[in-house]
Amino acid sequence: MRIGELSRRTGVPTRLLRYYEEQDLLHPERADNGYRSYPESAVADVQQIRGLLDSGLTTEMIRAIMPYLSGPGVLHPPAECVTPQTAALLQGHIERIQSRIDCLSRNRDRLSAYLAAVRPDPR
Amino acid sequence: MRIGELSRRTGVPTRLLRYYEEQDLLHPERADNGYRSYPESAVADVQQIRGLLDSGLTTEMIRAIMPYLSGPGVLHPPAECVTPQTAALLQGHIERIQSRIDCLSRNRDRLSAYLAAVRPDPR
DNA sequence: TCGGAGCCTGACATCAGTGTGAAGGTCAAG
DNA sequence: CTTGACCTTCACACTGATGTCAGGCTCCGA
Repeated sequence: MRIGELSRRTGVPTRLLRYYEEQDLLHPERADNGYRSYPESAVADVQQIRGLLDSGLTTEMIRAIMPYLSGPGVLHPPAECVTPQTAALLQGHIERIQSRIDCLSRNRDRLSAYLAAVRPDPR
Repeated sequence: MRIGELSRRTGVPTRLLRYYEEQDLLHPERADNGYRSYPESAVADVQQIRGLLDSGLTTEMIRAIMPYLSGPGVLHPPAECVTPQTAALLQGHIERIQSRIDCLSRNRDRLSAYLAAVRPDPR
C-alpha cells in the first residue's frame, strides 16, 4: 500500500510516516516510480509506534526495542543472534519502562484516591 | 533553602528549577535580596516533577495534576472547590495515564517474554 | 493531451525541554 | 575593601517531534 492509504488507515500524517522511516522505524519498499510501498503489517507497526511515542518513549528507544516487539509468532532475531550485551541492553530498557510504569501507577493511584475522596458518590 | 542547595539535593540543574517555576510547577518565595527561597518540601516536589517528566508527561499535564498529587495528609483543594468540570478533567488525565500504563505494560511483557525465550537459563 | 490527485525531496518553522554564557547584584570570609 | 561563591535576569542555541509549504514527478481519468 502507498503512503496515503497508510496515513488514512492509521490517522498518522504522511509527514510522520516519512519521519519514522528516516528514524529507521519503518522500512517500506520502493516501487519503480519511487513511491513507498508498505506491507499490510505496517498498519499495526505504525499503531505500535504511535502508542509508544504517546507513552513518552523516544524514537531512539523505540528503534532499540521494535525488533523484539512484534506479536508472538512473527520473526524475531533468533537466540543465536542475541549476544549477552544485547540481552543486557534489553534488560536495561525493560527496567526503564518498568520505572515509568511504577511512577505513572503511583500517581494514577493518588489521583484516583483524591477523586474518590472528593466525590464519594458520583450519581 | 536557596536554589543551589535544592539543585545539589535533587541533582537537577538550577536552570531547570527556574524553568519549572516559569512553567508554574514550583512557587518559591523571594528573600529581600531577590533570591529564591524554597521550603523543605520542594525537594520532594522536584523529584516528583522529574519522575513525571521522565515518564513522558508534559509540564502542562504535570501542572494540571500536581495540586492533587502531594502525599496524603497534605493540603489539597477541598471537595467544595472541585467542580464537576474539574473532576471530569481529572478523570480524563487518569485515563490518559492509564492508557500509557497499559501500552508500556504490554510492551514490557513482550520484551520480557522474548528475553526469557531467548536465554532461558542465564547463569 | 490536459488536469488533478497523489507522490517525491528539501527546507524552514514551531514547541517543549535543556544547555550555556553574559552582565551584573549580594554576601561572607580573608 | 576585595575576592570568590552564589544569586539575579536575559538571551541565544540545540534536540526531538511535528507542521507546513514549495517545486517537481507520476499516473489516471475526462
